[in-house]
Amino acid sequence: MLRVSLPDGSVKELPAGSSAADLAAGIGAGLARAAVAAKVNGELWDLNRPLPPDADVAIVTRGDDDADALYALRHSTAHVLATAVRDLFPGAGIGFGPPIENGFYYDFEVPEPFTPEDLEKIEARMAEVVAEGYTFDRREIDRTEAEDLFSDDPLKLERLAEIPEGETISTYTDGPFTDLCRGPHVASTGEIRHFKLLSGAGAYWRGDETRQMLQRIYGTAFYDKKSLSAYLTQLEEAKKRDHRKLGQDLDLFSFHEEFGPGLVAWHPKGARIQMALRRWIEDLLLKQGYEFVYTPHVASESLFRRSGHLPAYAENMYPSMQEDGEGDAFRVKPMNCPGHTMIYAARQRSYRDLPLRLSEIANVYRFERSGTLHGLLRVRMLTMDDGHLFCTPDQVEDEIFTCIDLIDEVMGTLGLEYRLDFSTRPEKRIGADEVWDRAEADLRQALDRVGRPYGVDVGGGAFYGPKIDIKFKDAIGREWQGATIQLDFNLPERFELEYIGADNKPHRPVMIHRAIFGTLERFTGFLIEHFAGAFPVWLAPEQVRVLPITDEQAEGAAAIVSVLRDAGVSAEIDVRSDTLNYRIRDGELNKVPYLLVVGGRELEAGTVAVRARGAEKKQVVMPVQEFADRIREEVRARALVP
RNA sequence: GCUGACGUAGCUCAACUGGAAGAGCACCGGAUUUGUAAUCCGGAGGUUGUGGGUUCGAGUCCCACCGUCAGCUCCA
Repeated sequence: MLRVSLPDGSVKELPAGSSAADLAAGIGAGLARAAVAAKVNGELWDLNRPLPPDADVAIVTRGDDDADALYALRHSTAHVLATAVRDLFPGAGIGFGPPIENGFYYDFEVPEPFTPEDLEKIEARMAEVVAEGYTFDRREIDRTEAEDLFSDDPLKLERLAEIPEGETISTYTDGPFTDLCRGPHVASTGEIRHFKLLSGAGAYWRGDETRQMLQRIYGTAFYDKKSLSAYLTQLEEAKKRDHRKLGQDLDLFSFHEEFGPGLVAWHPKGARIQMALRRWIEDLLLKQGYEFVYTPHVASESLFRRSGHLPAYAENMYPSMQEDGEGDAFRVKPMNCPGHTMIYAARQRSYRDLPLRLSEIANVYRFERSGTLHGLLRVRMLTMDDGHLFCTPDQVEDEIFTCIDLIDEVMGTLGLEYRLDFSTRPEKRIGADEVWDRAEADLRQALDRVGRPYGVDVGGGAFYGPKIDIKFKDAIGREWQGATIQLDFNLPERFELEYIGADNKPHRPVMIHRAIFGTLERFTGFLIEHFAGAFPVWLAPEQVRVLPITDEQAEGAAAIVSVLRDAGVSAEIDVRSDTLNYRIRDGELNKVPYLLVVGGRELEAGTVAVRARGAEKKQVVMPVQEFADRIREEVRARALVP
């Protein structure tokens, strides 16, 4: 007999060798039908795998809102994909095929990349495998048997060799295909009804760019047809929000071969958004006691040698510039930190001066690898809302809290949720391990005091120190990387920064590097996609457009524009001889927050007919001054309207 | 940087197997003066990403380069 504890606290006894499927059947026929897997002592198990003698067991039921159920389904779908590929491309090498956030992928070693037609054929073959309803059969085997089984699969053998001695080696078979796999899987391929292959692309074996490239196929799967179509619709929605497309349509920015890749030209409307963001963050920083500085865009290489950027960061820096026979070569700055240490070191500092908070909203240039560039999200000239906090070791925690406060303020205003990631020392770094030990411990301690849950990104730190990364969620649930807080004991050391303590002796300050938006480029790209181009009025480049109904109201409309501009509102007039309908449509398509329709009635009464974006015919008529006051207040409060 | 796909007017896209570069929108001109999501007529606009090559003939085929896109790697 074996005893299992159920989530409701009850205990059930079952004959030895019983599986979770048996358990579910014992509880009820409905549960048995809905069951797809089981959580056994917190681990996801196959439904039909014999249970251990004493275990906490929860039945995982079919459903697209259950991460475990989806995990098993997608993992199984990946196997079905491999089954189909092996069938259609008999010599294909088999890499990894895990479930991922919104689906799954599988990597194959094939001589030619898969074409879109191949994907169609594979998907059709998968449908046949599904129709066969093969069961997923788990087997636990020993190493020699496994080596024998996968003797023709070098990638699997490599993986096999990494499984530690003593750990269970299991395989799963669905019809003609057997894979080295930990599981779990759904009971049979028949469980997989709603799936789709999405794309194919190259991917390095083990994610290592020195290894061979495999061909990866991405796909997704759901239990419910509606979930699948909702997901596909969401992909379409994401495409519609693409900031590169909206940036073009809304005339915000452009890229040009003449500039080179990754270099943005901000058009007037895009520049207005930049201004709004810049003024906002500058106000917040001033309130927090920051001081603003400016440092040169190019600097002698000796500066970057001393900071450690050369060579630790050299591959991301533009090449050196040297004038014939003229001393040291120069570099364009990829970061502001070395420059800010100069300002710190320009005079003797007292502990009374600390914390010293310096900020520079500055353009820096990074030579990003061409394949990584992506619209505004990855560029080669970036505008950081950069800041460096110089403080005593005792002040580190408080200073990190000031950064978190800023982030809360910014995220709160935008109505965004965020989460934190703790990133530890990377392989390529400067400084002794003991220094890193301390920096990581200190940062972690501060993070624990913040009291929010956080993830850990091992090896994700900056080359000079560990960091906290802020990931926020947009309107359609995607995560973005923006703010970052980095703790640095290395640069103060390298630049021999000091302050005189209360003991009248020199001490080394600690440096915190931080950015709240991250970069204005990426943050703007994020905002465009988050708002789908329909910016709240305080961010909108054109806040109001006044539409006189006929030429007769043109003068009166122009006067209204003047009133609004005097109130600090960015207002335009549309006096084109097109119909009112045409101009309203144009205003809506340009996502102008407020369209003011002005006809004879309004001019006579001193009012405007306010058509708020998206409100269609629910417009209100109000006196010009009232509208001006209202919009001014909305802008002041950075309200998320209209 | 790597693998693959792609590059035709400002934008979105046509142009059968190589056989006279086209449409809609945007833009310009004219008419129209409009009450809540596209008024009508006309016009201009392209050395088909760049440079080579094959061919009687190249947007179409081949090569190189540039750029874009997807993914990998990297990252604000």
